[in-house]
Amino acid sequence: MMYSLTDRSVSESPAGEHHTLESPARRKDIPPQRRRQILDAARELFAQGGYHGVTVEAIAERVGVSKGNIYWYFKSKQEIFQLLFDDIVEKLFLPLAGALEGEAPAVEKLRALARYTLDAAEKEENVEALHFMWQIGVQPELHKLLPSDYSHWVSPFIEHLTPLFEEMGDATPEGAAQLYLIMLDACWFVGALRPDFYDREAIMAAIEDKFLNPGRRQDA
Amino acid sequence: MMYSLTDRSVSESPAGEHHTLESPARRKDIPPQRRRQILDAARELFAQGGYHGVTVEAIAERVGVSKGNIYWYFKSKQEIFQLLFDDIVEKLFLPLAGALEGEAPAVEKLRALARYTLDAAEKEENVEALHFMWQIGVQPELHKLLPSDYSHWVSPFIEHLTPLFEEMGDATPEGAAQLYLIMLDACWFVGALRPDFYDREAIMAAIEDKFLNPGRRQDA
Amino acid sequence: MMYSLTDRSVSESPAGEHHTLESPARRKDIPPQRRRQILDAARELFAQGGYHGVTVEAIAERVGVSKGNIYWYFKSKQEIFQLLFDDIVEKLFLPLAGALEGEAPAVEKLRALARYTLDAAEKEENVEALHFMWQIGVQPELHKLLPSDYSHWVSPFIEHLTPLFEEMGDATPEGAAQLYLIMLDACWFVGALRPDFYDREAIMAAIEDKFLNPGRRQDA
Amino acid sequence: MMYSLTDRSVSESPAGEHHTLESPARRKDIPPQRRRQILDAARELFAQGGYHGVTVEAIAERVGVSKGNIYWYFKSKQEIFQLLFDDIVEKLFLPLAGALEGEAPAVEKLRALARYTLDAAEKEENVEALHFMWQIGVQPELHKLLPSDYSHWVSPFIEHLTPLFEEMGDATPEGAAQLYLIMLDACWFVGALRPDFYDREAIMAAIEDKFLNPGRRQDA
DNA sequence: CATGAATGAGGTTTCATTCAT
DNA sequence: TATGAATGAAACCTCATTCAT
Repeated sequence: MMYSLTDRSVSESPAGEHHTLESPARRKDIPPQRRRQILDAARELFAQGGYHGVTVEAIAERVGVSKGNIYWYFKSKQEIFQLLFDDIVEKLFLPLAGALEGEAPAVEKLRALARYTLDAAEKEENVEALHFMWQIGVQPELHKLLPSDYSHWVSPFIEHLTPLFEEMGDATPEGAAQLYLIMLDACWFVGALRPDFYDREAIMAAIEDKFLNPGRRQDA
Repeated sequence: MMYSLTDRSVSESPAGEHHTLESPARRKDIPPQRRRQILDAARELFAQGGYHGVTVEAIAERVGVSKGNIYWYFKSKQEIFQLLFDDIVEKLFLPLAGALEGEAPAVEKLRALARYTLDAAEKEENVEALHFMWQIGVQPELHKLLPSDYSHWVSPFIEHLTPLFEEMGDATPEGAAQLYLIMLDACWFVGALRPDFYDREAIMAAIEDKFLNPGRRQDA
Repeated sequence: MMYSLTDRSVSESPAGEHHTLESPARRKDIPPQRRRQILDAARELFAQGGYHGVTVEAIAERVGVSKGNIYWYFKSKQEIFQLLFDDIVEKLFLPLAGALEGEAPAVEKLRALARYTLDAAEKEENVEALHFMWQIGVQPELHKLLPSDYSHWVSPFIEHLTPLFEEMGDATPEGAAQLYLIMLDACWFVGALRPDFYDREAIMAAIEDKFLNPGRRQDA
Repeated sequence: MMYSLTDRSVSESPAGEHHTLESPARRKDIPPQRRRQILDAARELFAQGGYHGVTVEAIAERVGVSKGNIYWYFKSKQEIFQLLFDDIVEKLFLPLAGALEGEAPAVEKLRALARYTLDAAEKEENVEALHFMWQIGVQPELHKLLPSDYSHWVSPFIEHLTPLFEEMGDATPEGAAQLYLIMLDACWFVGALRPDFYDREAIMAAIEDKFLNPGRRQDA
């Protein structure tokens, strides 16, 4: 079975109802600006310290409100965490999946995927988000806190990539697909955590040379 | 400046004395069996839940001893964490660095590095260790708990790899070095966290094809 | 060197910042009522059981609040102890020192000192405070917990008293000064700990007769 | 009612049986040298840190034995404390009481009492013992741990002293008696805790001058 | 006698959460 | 909305005591 990559089914969580970022359950809606501030602060802190390493007090302090106030906007620390997760999936993962759809030739799709990934890794605003996601990827215990199945979001990609490498005449299409994904994944990681030895141009060139240069075999 | 990769300077920690795994402060040594049990249980749990997600009580329970007994063998939760870190660095990172030393040709060294990495990723016993290390990589806050500087162990590799790709006549040696490292790093990650879509042979074949096949350029 | 007896330098503690009784770090100020209750309860208990003999739980119980709530008002058990110490020094020791200043004749100063001391020993509210201070005087280990040097508060007195006895023409001024101080000290002790055999009038009469009766020598 | 000062009824404690210092219950008896070492170490430590401020581990460490071994010689920390109390009462308080018995004139008895007290305050070996006793005097909570009633040992003195001052023709015999006792008490305190401003000769001279010089009135 | 090991109660402190105002 | 205050569970750690060897 092959999942659609852009099918948005996060919200039908088995863990029960949880709200979108912008429309709280208990409130009218117009000035939920404070809501955003809290979520932003929480993302920053979670990215650095992990779920258990961050206290509600710390989030409140960073926003500049009282601890109690947090609970007017969100019903628990866990809910904040879930909302952030969903938000990031939507903003970061879904567009990425979009790069693979459409009618472009395989090499273009793969190139677009790489470009999108490397671009995202560099944007200041994404660094925290990526950090955040790695926390979750790395701590299976946290999956219990999440509204949707984490692996649900990663698995499908591999199935989409293999045919593309086949189409390109790659000698080892399945391995290439895995490696490609792993590599892009890791580029995010490295871009986020160790920007000092992350050189976008050099890496993109290497990717072009090693994965996206269909000519090299023809030259032989 | 280029660090030696096998220089074992972890123990000269700025955080002060901490003991090696086998010669604790309070124990003579003959049956350090219980000690091992505790460390093993702790590694398992830390790998799943992260430092803050694991309680000393949980560790004790898994070993089947009382909470207080843990403190007979270790002076704090943090000490356990540090000892595990050092142990893993020694058992996993140092041998990896060893693969790059000696007089073999560049391609052999790079192949050895990849083989060692992929092998390690598969060994059941390493999975937890890798999990554990990613926790730390991903939570900068935890670095404060560690006896030695975390980045100290990762940075030097990049400097060692570039000349090897140059020696191989690679078109983009620096980018290749970065990519190679990132990719192997990520193989560990994927092997540990998502063994379901980790196919060692396919990946190794792709690596051979894309990074270690010097012939393709000569053919052109 | 002779310290000024009323120089208030307690707060410039080497142990770092700690707040006065009335202006804590976390509290605005209006109803510091609970704060006072806690401090009062703590003083009572410390006076009976000593620092290590009293648990935070016990303090909370006596006030009728939860253990956790104590930590909303104070950051640690030790801080409570320090604040009590400072408070008592200010309320009990400093006024005592004040009795020795000014231009009155020696005999008046000494009499005032004795009166103040005996009065203080009788006031119900001071009993605990004196108890409290003796705990500290008697347990050198506790000095480490204190914000200022304990002996700093006692030593200077002796130097102030000797000249007064000289001025009175006492036959053994230095011994008298020591004895006088020791005696008053002990009056506090006895008044606090063994009120059953503490007779203020009898003692004051004896003090007048033995220390403050300059006429007896002139009669000779 | 007037207690006899030398009546040795400590051991008939209401708290139940407890053994003398030299003859343990569970052991033959010959080499209870280790017992002494433990008691000595305990006294030293208790004198500094109070009952609750000292751990059995600390006592064991100072003696150089294992914690468990302490429990071969004594059945509990409390028992050690009790034994030390009894020992000190016997060695320090009882001889003091002895000074008041016999047929000597009042002034000689009072002088002997003062001499004994001041001597005891100076002997190195008594400093800890006095420290120890003050701990107890100052922490009413500890009285519960003791085998006999603490006040039992102090109260009788006052009744013995008043007649002596009467016999001397003192103007305020009861006050004098109280003050005398208080003062000597405090001399111990000061001698033990603040030896720096304790000058035995000066104090003894002042005592002679103020309390024991019956001639001054005759001079008048 | 002596020790290393183990236990469990209890100590200090933290923290998610609630609630009155 | 927002806060200060309060709670109670649970976290880390200590320590008196026991026990097998």
